[in-house]
Amino acid sequence: MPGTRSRILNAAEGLFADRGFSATSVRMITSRAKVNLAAMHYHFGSKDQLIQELFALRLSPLNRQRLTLLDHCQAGGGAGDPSLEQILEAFIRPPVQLIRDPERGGMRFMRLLSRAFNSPDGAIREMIYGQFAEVIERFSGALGPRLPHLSREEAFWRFHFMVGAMSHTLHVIADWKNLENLFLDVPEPSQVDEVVDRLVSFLAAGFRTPIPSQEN
Amino acid sequence: MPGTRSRILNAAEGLFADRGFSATSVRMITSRAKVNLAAMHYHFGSKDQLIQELFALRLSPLNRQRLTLLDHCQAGGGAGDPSLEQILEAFIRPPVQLIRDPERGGMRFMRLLSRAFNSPDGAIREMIYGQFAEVIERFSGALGPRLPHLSREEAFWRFHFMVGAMSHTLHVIADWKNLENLFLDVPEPSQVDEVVDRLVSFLAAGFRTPIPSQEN
DNA sequence: GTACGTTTAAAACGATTGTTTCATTTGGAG
DNA sequence: CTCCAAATGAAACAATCGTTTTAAACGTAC
Repeated sequence: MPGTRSRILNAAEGLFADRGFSATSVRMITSRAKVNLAAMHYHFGSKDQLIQELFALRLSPLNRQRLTLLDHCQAGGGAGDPSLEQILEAFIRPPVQLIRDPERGGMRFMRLLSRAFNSPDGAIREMIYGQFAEVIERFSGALGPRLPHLSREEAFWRFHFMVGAMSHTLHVIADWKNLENLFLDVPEPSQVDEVVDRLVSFLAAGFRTPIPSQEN
Repeated sequence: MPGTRSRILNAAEGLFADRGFSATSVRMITSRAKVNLAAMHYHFGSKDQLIQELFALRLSPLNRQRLTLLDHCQAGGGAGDPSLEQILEAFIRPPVQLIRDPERGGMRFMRLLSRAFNSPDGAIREMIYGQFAEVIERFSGALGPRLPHLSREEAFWRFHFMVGAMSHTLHVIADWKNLENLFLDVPEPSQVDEVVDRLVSFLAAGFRTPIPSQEN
């Protein structure tokens, strides 16, 4: 039986992922963790600080992995700069691997993350974006030289197209069970690595296509 | 001064968009609408039914417009089937137009919609997906013949890539003000129609690219 | 054994939640 | 005028919320 602290974190992660932040009460958390109500405030001070600590714990390894991968493919090979596909993969592969690793939260944390991204609570969103700031900067910088045919505006928007496609795809993978109840004709779950390949080549083609002519 | 009913709907839309569903109390709504607390239950019965009615009111014109556009470009021209770009535009243009029409909720409703999509409340998500069921079916059907080079699985994933890129883009446009506080170097707001063109050509290129070779 | 950080148990805090009730008032249609 | 639906005002409902408090127990290190 793990310590009280980690039992609280674990129970909170599951409940937040399933029911959202404001719909999850401290009493639900401590009850699922089989822990006294006061123990939560003893260890974390407040519900908000619990949330903060939860994300810092999970998010920082993920983004460190992305940056390491980017370092590798930038310094690596020696055969010139990394390809567009390599950069995209360094961005997309880590969260997909995380999704398969229950030790780091797995699909549960990914559902929680996409919940935090769309949280009404401004403080939560700011904290999340703060955790991603360095990654965004580094990858924008790496993407730039690979997209000389794009204006700054066009690059900005295509970057967001990528973020949207990726985060929604992660959401679909992590929320597969709920999806099956809502759509007919859902194919069997693919190997998640296959999905990365599909997504990378889809996005690379999008990034490479010339700017649409303004015919208005 | 509009009637009590619509004042409640209007106040609720704004508060839900800003603060989410569970963080918005009935008292906040009736107070902003300058309406008695009891009036809300008198007209809508409960908070949940208020939410339902709000979405049905806003969502059904949007999806009707998408289907009409698809009808037009399918029956139209006479010059064979509609192009991939025409189909994508029929899907993407209506919500972008809605975003500019304050009469139909504008950016406020779009923020609310993206909140509902990621709502922890399963009932809300089911209701939303129900409103989109017909659109999803029609557009999948129209897209199929345009993508003969794709397997059913590949088409399924690329459809989700599109949905993700689009919904995230709408979110970015509708939530621009909050975005400016979080990122540096945000370009001036583009004309939203330009963004549609950018998105359509990005996605079309992605859809057309051949299936990635499985080199594992 | 003493001391200290951890954990429990139980109760209470004030505040807010969605909802209901009831008496009253308003305002236009027959 | 009469009637009836719409709307108001105010109060109360039971429930739940995050948080705090106080007391007692536990386990381990010195």
